[in-house]
Amino acid sequence: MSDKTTRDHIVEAADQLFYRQGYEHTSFSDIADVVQISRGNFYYHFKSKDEILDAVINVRLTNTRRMLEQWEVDGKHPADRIRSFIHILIANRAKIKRYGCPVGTLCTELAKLDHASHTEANRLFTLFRTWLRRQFALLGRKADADELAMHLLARSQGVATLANAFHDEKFIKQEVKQMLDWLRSCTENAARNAHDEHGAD
Amino acid sequence: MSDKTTRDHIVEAADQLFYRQGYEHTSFSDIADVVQISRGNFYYHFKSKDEILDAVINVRLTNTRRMLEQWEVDGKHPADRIRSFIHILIANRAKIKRYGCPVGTLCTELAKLDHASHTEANRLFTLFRTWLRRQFALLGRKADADELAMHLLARSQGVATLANAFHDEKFIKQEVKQMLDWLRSCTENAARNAHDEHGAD
DNA sequence: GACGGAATAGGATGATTGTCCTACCCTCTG
DNA sequence: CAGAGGGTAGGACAATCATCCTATTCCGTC
Repeated sequence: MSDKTTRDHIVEAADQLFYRQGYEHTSFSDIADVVQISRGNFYYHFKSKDEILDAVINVRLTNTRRMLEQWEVDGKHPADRIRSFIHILIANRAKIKRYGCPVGTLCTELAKLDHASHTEANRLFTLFRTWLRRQFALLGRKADADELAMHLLARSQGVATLANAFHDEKFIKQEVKQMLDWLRSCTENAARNAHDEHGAD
Repeated sequence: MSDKTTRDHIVEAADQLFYRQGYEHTSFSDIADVVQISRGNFYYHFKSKDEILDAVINVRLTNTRRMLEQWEVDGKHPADRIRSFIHILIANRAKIKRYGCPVGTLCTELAKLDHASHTEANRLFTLFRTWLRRQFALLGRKADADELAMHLLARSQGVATLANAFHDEKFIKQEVKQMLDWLRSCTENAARNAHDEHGAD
């Protein structure tokens, strides 16, 4: 806690501000105000604003990776793990309502800015995508695992975008319920498919 | 065509640039370069950059309204009209891949900027929402018409966001197919519900 | 052809931006 | 106590931004 370096504080503050205000709209002064540091002194820790962005993306990548790994420890059944993913929408619903999805909004902004780190930011999406794909494959949906992963990812993005636009938390809960139903039907299909395959052999 | 005023040209160029680069990242110089007009001369036509944004939003609102009305003329059956909506994703897939959804990305950006016109931009979403709600109601799904409208809107948003992030047009087609299947199941449910209600009376 | 107002050009302005520079202040080590 | 070096403060810098101002051009009317 107290052994956090100034660099860590900068990254942490930037992370929050990039999420709430967007990357471009966040200035060094904004970050300086939060960290209580001189504006010109950033350059002892970072060579440029872009480098702060890269640090923020890396922190998010690390945290996300850790979270996904933890879910694989916690949930024995892949369906439980996927439910953990869906549940992010519920857990973060207040922030999503105010600022949207941290991953989606960042990637969208960087795409519009044609920013060099756009590729790096997209790795956050890829992280979720490959993880979900693995879970669906374990669920017995090996053939269309990636399709299902992308589908779920897209629905989460859509829910976040609209919850943010309409300032509506209830919509999140409503859609989450449907996503859980959909997941259930996925596992049923998987079970039936597995059974059919077995019977055909 | 040729009777377009300078003002129209400014709005048109701003519309394109706001979509491709985002509102904040688009400067007066950018627009001036496209319209071939002096930078300082904008203020004869608009009081501020915000006023250009409002003009752009109003143009989009008008065009969208016109499009939706046209669909109600073209498609006699509400399901056909909803299919027209879904088909936007196909028709605009190249642009969506590059720049995302014009409505979603603008609303997301203005939300982060805490911009005054955020409310105005959201009316674009509301336009689609109420139109879709009406179509679903006509389809016999009066009770959950708004829920279905929001669901379809969210899925479209998610598709656009991911297609943009992953630069993937095929994903759009893939999801559109699923959305059409989903729509079909909606009408079947509606028919069954109507039948049940009738039978219960 | 002269006038007037609409439309435009292009530079000035002040604020803000990311970036850089240099002087300072701690806190160790010898 | 002297020196060194990591860390910091705060101003200077050029660039860019939205905005404003004024001189000029265009065009229709008398």
